[in-house]
Amino acid sequence: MVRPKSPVRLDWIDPTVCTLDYRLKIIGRLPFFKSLPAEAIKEINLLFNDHNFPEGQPVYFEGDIAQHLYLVAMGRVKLIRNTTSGHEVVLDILHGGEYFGNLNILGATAYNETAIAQADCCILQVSSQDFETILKHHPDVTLKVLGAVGKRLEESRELIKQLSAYTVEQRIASALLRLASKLGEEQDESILIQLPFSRQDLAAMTGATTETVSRVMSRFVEEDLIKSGRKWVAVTNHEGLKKLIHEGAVN
Amino acid sequence: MVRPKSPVRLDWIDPTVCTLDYRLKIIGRLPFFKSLPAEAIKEINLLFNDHNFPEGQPVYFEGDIAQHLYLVAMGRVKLIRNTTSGHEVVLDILHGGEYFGNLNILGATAYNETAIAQADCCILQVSSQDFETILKHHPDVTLKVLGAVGKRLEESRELIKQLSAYTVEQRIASALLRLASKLGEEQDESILIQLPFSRQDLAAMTGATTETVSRVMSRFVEEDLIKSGRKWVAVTNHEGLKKLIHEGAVN
DNA sequence: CGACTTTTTGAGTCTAGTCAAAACATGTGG
DNA sequence: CCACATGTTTTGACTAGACTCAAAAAGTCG
Repeated sequence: MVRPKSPVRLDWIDPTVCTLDYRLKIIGRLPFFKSLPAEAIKEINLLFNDHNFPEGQPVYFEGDIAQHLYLVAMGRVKLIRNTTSGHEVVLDILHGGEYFGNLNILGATAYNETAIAQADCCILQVSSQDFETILKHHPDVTLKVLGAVGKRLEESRELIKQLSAYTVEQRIASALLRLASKLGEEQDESILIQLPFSRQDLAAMTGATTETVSRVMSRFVEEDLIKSGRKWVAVTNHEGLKKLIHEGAVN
Repeated sequence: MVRPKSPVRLDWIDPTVCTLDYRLKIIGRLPFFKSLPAEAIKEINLLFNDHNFPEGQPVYFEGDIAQHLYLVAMGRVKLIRNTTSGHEVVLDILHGGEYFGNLNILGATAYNETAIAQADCCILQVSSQDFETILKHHPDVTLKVLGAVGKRLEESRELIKQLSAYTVEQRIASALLRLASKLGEEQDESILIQLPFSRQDLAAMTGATTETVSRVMSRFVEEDLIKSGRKWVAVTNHEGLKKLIHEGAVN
């Protein structure tokens, strides 16, 4: 079968791009700060630093002293946890506009997950103290943050349900739909997931093994539910995957 | 073998007990409000209603229009989700002082889980609007709420890791230790979990079947890790369970 | 073109699920 | 207080979905 090379194309990250001015735009568009007056955003902007991370580079490790809150400006970040046996579990995949790191609310002293650039990233950084100051000055932002955390809690609980009750096949179908709705991009007849991710990554998202994921994905390709190659996936039959999740089979 | 009848004894819930005065004490001790002056607590108290729920009675269902925030004053509440196939998944078990229901932050319109009294309860209720007013007037409370939600997110992610990577045996051991540390009460040589819960409940907490849970629990009893009867469990060898979680076996 | 990583495939095994039935506990009403 | 009805727990035999280990095939990059 013809297997095209990866069609995934993320916005190119230019190290010089995250200038003070450019960041002003990015920060102003973040869900947390969108509603603030330009003045306030300008002030807030001064508290942030920016950093570029190439694909695969860690931002911080589980257990590190937690001193910063991060905002993804561009690229993709994955949050993972490692089990004692070295097994990797993906908790979340973040894209532009999402936060990670320390909210410094509980006085947490260490990160409880590892953050790794899944694709080249530009990441904004602010110290926990400075962020706390922002929250104190802008109660609206606090409510937005509360909303964002609440949404993640809801997503986590959905995942818990799926891990508890679904088969591997259903979990993979669900993960693909989730990624497609978050990072999908229309491409003629299909939705290309704009994220470079391997069978192993997908296994770590669904609590399965690489081999099982490979087998299931081959079946999906055979049934024309998806197209896939090395480190990329496009959903071609959204409804088919949905049906499979709810009824356990394509027919 | 001799199997004593359930030693679980929760504080008896008297319907007349949740008077305005008594509630004042309870609300004042809640993590959210503890730091507020007596004056403010008195005002807040007026916004709450109390309700008693006998064991097994639902407080609300997944999908219901979400109009209230609840606080557990006494008793135990379980938060569950049902899969399309009727399968029940336990997301959390709450005891006195914990919140559930609608935080009305994202403008959520429906509850995304079902809440059921796992033991007789006295539950305080406040409308989402009133709670929002409280948050607006007391930024400190907002930060406390943010902390509480953040803690739940962290717990959910730990559960995700466990469901992804642990065996059923490890998940059961972990669930028992979690319950013991949250609801445990020292009883001579063991820690009695002050919660009436069946094998089926434990199955819904760990993503396993009743039969498998029963088999694993029997093994635990045999290995003197726990004592158990109908709807109750006491942990007798904390270290043994811990070891089992991290190393996969008791020896 | 190699060297490397990722993906696929195969064969065998085992954990946990399914289905069915018995044993046990608890509370009720006669 | 006993016998029965009901819900819970245990046990057994069988099955199947997913894992393990191993090796080959296919893509990607310098």
